[in-house]
Formats: sequence, C-alpha cells, structure tokens
Amino acid sequence: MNENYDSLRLKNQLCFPLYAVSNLVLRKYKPLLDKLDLTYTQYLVMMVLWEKEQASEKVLCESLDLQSNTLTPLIKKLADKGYIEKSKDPTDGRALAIRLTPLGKALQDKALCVPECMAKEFRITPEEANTLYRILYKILETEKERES
Amino acid sequence: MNENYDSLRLKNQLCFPLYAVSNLVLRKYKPLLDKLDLTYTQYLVMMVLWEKEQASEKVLCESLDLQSNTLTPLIKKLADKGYIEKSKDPTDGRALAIRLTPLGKALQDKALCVPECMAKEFRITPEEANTLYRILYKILETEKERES
DNA sequence: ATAAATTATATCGCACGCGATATAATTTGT
DNA sequence: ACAAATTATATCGCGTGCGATATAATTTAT
Repeated sequence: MNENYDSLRLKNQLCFPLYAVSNLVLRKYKPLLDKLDLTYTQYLVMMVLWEKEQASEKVLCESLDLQSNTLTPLIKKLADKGYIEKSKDPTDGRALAIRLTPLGKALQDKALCVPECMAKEFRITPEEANTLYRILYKILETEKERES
Repeated sequence: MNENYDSLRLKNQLCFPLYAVSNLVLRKYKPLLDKLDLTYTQYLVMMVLWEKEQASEKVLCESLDLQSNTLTPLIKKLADKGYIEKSKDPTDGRALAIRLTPLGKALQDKALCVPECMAKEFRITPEEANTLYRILYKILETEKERES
C-alpha cells in the first residue's frame, strides 16, 4: 500500500460516512416505527400521503426518488395493513389513485412523537443540521437537472 | 393537514435527503463496480483489506459499522470470487483471518478509476464535500462514544 | 383510424442490512 | 479447575432497492 492508492483509502471516501450514517439513521428509526407497524420506507410513503391525501404511484416514486419495483409491493403491504386503499384513476386507466383510510389518517397523530424522539438522537447543532440538509438537497437537485 | 403536523412534512425531514442521496450514490457506483465484479459493500470490504492486508471479521464489522449477519455471507462471496481467503486465526480459534489473494490485490489497480469517475459525478464544491464529510463523521463518532 | 411509441404499474431475481438467535472458542470468577 | 459469562462467527427471516423485463392503457404520428 503506497500513496498511489490513497484515493482508495476508506478514510478518503465521502461515500462511506454517507452510507454508514444512512444505515445508522435507519437503525434509530426502527424501534420507533415498529410501534406504528411501519418500516422506514413505508413511513416515507405515509408522510407523502399525510400531506397530499391522494397520490398516484408515479407521484410517490417521484417524491421519494424510488421506482415501481420498490413501491408496488410496499404499497400492497400498506393496503394490507389497512392504512391506504388503492383504486383506479378514472381519468387514466393506467394510474393508481392511492388514498389514506381513516386508520391511515389517524396514524398521523401516533407518528407525531417520531420526529420529536429522533431530534434527541443526534447531537449536531441546528446549523450543522441546516448545512447538511442544504448540501444533500443540492446533490439531489443537481441530479434531477441532469436527468432532464 | 394543518401546522400541527409540520414536523411530519417530508420537506422538514433531514433523514429523507440523507436516505435519498445514499441511494443515489449507490446507484452511481453500481455500473463502475460491476466492471470489477463487486457490489458496493464488497468494495468497502476490499478497501479495508487493501489497506490492512489481513483482518478478522470483527475488524471488518467495526471498520464498516456493519454486523456479522451482513458480513459473513458477503465474505463468503468474496472468497468464492477468489478475491480473499479465509483461515482460522491460530491465536484465537473463534476468529477468522481474512487475507487478500493475489487476484484481490491486483484488483486494486483496476479500482483506481472508481474514485476518479465518482468525483466527476457530483457537482458540489470541495468545501461542501469537506463540510459534509466532517458533519457525517461527527455523527458517527458521537454515536460510538454513546455506545461505549 | 390505427400502428408505433410512450407511460404507469407490476413481476422477477439478487444482494444487502438487521433483529433475533445459535454455536463454538476463549476469558472470567471463584 | 471448571462453571458461567463473554466473544467471534454463523444462520434465519423479512423488507427493501434496483436492473431487467413484462403488461396494459394512453398518446403520438402519419
């Protein structure tokens, strides 16, 4: 191992702490979300629906930067749990109209403690949190521009 | 949806851009790593071994913040590909001694282009990259202190 | 009008991550 | 010395993510 390979040292990767922190955050959420019978990704879907009340699968895919091969089975699981219901969009026979059930709507109240609890889990300053947020969204938005 | 639920809006989560960027980065690495017959996590393991030449599974777990249920099968796959070899540590019968094969060592040269290519993928400034790196490692290290 | 292209959703297979648990080897406590 | 506790690795089951591909409905092009 000489300095020619410095670029391959774990400590010189930006991707690794990103990956490790992402895993860490998912582990932290898990016990909280277990109480709501939600996985992390299911929680994200529910967040979109708590805001929008109604959405197609396509809208969920775009909102969460995921694809149908991830969301199709996940939506089925949320429907099986009774949190959402699927129907056909009458204006476009290809599209799903995904809506919250009363049970799914009620879950929002139980979820209010989740952001509260998570805020206590990470000891970074509000400035650091803001900076992190801003840089991460810059990466996401740069990518969206590139795709179009 | 009223302001009482603002904390549950997707845009107010820090976890979501973290998760989305992490997924994005993995997607970006994939075509590059396919050429080396490595997955992303396998690449991380190889990076540790390129630096250390020899490591136990425990060392790999600690280095990558992963557990044996993830790494045991992954190590087996790397061994099946001929990149590493497993033997018993003679000083501790429980531990594995994991070492690079010549093929695994040679792979490092083919991997040199990976950080190069990835650097071009993300249009953030060096300052932003540094800031991101520093905050992410702060989160990881705060967590390690808390565990101990 | 209708064939071709596009779009929205669905299916399949593979490789993780991780909670839970099991097994084998070593260390600790008395 | 030896039973109990700890440690290192392994196994199992589940839920993603995603590349590849399929299917059905809509839009586009001529």
